[in-house]
Amino acid sequence: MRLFNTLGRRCEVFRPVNGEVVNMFTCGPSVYQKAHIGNFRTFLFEDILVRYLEYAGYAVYRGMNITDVEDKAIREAEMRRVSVRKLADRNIDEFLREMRLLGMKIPDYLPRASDCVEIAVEIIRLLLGRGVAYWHKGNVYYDPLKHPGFGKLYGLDMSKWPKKRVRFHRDTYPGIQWNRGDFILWHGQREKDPNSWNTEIGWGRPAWNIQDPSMILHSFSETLSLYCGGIDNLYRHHDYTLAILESVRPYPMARYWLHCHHLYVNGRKMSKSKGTIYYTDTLLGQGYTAKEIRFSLIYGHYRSKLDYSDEVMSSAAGMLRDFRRTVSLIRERAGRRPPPEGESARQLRRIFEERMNDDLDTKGAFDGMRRYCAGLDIDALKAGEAAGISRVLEETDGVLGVLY
RNA sequence: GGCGACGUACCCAAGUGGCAAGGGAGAGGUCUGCAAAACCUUUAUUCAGCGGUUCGAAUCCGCUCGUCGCCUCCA
Repeated sequence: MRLFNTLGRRCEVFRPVNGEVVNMFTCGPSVYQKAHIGNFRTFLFEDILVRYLEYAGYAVYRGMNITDVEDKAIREAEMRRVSVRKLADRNIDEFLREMRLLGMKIPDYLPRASDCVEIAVEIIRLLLGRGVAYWHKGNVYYDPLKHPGFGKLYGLDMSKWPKKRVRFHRDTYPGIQWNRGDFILWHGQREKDPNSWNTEIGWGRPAWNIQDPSMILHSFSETLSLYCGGIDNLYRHHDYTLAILESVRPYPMARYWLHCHHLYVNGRKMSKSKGTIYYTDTLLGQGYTAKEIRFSLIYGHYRSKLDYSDEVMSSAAGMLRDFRRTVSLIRERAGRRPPPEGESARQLRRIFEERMNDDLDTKGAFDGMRRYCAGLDIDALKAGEAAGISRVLEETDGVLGVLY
């Protein structure tokens, strides 16, 4: 199995860090608002990855962070006149419901940033102790120049880093694509501020970029085999996360970094202000099934942008319906005998695995299998042969999750 | 303006050096026949344009044009 590793920018054969279990961590949702189908595209890509690893015989342990405390959540909660905790609770419930609806496995470890504040504080103390981080006006900042190799994921040229101290103190940063300067780790706050914790380093809350390290540190004590997330987080967030974690642990944070590209709508990026945000509800309301929605979001390579439109959706749904019809004809033909895998079944499996092993080409896998099945003379199939094909379809659909 | 991605039929899209997958829509047909569904057939001498490399290019190189993205928040 080959995967495109953002760290190094090339396809590499996947070899997990240990032989027992593939430990992976995926960048989870910010739960200040409802997740849209673009968010779900990324989570679906990760779901396919988990399922395919399991199909290939690996045991997988997946963690996914939930960002529940940050500037945006605080603002949103104020606007809605609810507590940040309550706002997050509601959105998390809804998020998990939709994950299940779209046939996604729920990650094994689903920490909330607000539950890992103690660990964040511990990391900050370590960083302060090592001189990588420092106090400034009640906040704690991280100095990338103190960390050799900073920016290796994105490929930053650190010789262009400003010599003069520049600090970025918001959770998300204004400016050019890369903020060249020190980033915030800890927002010092007034005593008893509602979104503040009383900790060993005083009252405050952890900044966005230290949340993932704290949640990872909580339950993983070795290099992660895989780290995944949306492409947008490659530019700052993931290099920050990596630098923090590698400043406190003597081994690499993750071996393979995978980034999923974005979903567009009608050739444009989804935009709240233009009203082009689509939710699963939007599509369910148009009469599409959850399987059809899942399918339309995985039908495209994860490293390419995927364009959504009404036309694409209806055409994808039609294609899926068509294949499902073929699949049920094959199943009818099969009867109930559980046979050994025949030549045609083996060939179908080969098509699936060959495409999936090539950097998770779900679209190619689906197309290949659909074409192969469409080329079968189903009426001429022996019951045993049909049963073998049917079994492969069921097993591979344990990964794709759109047929049954 | 800086950086980046992309441009394949009416639409979506695979293909990354050796005869241009597939789907949707359209057209024609079969079966029904009030319709629908289903099935079959058909739709790019050509890959944005122009040059170059090569026995051979949609695929590699250069330029031009066009679209989109990031540099605001974002999976």
